[in-house]
Amino acid sequence: MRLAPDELHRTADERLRRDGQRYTAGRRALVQALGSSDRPVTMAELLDCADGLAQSSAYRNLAVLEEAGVVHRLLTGDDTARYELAEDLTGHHHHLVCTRCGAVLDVEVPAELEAAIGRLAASIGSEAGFRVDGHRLDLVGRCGGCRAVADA
Amino acid sequence: MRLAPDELHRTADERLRRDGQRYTAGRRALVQALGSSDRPVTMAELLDCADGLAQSSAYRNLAVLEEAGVVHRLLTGDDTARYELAEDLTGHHHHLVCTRCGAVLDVEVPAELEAAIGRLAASIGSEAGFRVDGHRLDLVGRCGGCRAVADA
DNA sequence: CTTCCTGCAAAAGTTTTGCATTAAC
DNA sequence: GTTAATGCAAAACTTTTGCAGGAAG
Repeated sequence: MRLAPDELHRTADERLRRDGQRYTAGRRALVQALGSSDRPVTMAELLDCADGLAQSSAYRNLAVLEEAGVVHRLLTGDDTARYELAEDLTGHHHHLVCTRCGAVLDVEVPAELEAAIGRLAASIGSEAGFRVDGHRLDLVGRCGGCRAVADA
Repeated sequence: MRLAPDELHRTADERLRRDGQRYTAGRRALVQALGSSDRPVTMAELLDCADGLAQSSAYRNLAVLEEAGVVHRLLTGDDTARYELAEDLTGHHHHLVCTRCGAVLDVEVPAELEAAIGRLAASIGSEAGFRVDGHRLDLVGRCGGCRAVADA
């Protein structure tokens, strides 16, 4: 499920307005960059695309976009945050994470497994007094380029 | 699967020695603290237990312990790392994560689901050129205390 | 007596904030 | 006009590192 670009921008605009926020050029550039990537991207990558946008504005805008439900921030282990579009804009998916170089790839898993995880989440959550709203599944290992490389 | 405390310390000692490292009082205190918690703990919590240990030493020791395969460092979303014993010392498990207060709880999931995830990981990994070594599953939501609280 | 560990203080890296200016509506 | 967004610089925060002294084997 990938939205058409204009659909994406229209939705982002809508959700920001709902929060009393404006869909400015800088925000548009961030959404554009996120929408054209097939994996979560780092701040450095975003700043390359969102030409001229100050880093502080990028952080602020990403926070606003996350608050509005357009963007999702994630930590995958290499201590630098990555950003992707919110799940309802990209479709539910999970991540392959390389423990050596930090690369992150999107993957989809069979609906059947998703359903099993969902059922589990509900039952485990209620046992622990949690209201479970979702889940994250990361498959961690070594990417193609890092498979051959020794560690130390 | 929870090791007896003496078994735990013996194993930690062994693994450090294998790396040419010593199992000092400070390291022992960290392992002790991790071993007596039923969930991943933050640096602040560790420093409370490991009485008098300098923060820099704690970070260094945790890195050494991770390298030796005794400790595992994880990021759950609230930007401060948490630490737990390595999986083979605690048993494979996953986490319930509260998106409001950051609380993290250990949970175990049925072997059947683990097996399904494992099979999936292998097949998805090979498709993407990854060698998948393991997986993380976080169930995210609101803990008991935060369920009632409104957001803004 | 050699190697490793420790604490302190300083540095590094990422993310956040204050403030004056500019742009959106 | 009024409110919100931007850029810059400075601050905050977590984590890492340099170095001199101390402990372990």
